Amino acid sequence: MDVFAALGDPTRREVLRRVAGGPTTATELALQMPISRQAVSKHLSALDEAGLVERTVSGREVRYSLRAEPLSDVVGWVNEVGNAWDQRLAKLKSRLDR
Amino acid sequence: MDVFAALGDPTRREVLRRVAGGPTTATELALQMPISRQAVSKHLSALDEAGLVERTVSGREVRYSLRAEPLSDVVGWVNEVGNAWDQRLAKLKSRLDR
DNA sequence: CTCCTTTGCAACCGCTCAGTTGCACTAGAA
DNA sequence: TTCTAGTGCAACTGAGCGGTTGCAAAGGAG
Repeated sequence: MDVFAALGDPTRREVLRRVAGGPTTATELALQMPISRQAVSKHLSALDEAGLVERTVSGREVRYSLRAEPLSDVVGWVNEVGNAWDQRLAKLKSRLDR
Repeated sequence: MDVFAALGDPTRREVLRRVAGGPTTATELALQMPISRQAVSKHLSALDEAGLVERTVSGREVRYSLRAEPLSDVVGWVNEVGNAWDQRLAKLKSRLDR
């Protein structure tokens, strides 16, 4: 699953937000949220696949922490599209000025 | 459909990217892409619902143009999560320095 | 008016996805 | 070793989504 798709689900964004508050486990997150541990685990797997989260096995528990790098890809894409649009507006404006 | 979900689908991102290159219609886009006009139209409806696109009826054709404002929400959310993480790292670092 | 083009609406199909439940496995505690 | 807590795996369900097809409606061109 790519980064955009991973951020597409609201619950998954909430999970990522909580992970950003500090490394946690699926069980801990499930206690704070109205879904089962398995559901949280699936979301964490998706986030892991997207590279947004890092697994750290510590004994019998798995701790997840944020990996912020892929988020810059999102900002990059948004800027790309936004800039294309702005440049188009600028061109249109200069044409109108002539 | 919210902005994140709207950007979740690759085809829809491609549609938005092309719209950013200049206002177009569903029919024009369908000619450049390997999907039907109806599929493009559905994507444009989703983008419209997310506020990412503006409908302009001109006679019997409907022209879509980019609305970049909601994109700032995306960047805002990403920064929010990223900053929370960075601050946590900074706190951790200062604690280690002490 | 007549024909063609562009669009919208609705039904349908296939697939993916979010979520739950049940079970097996493993590592730490007593 | 025995019990318990934390995960993972697999199957299942329901719903939503991407995409197609068919048809009706409405505006422009002749």
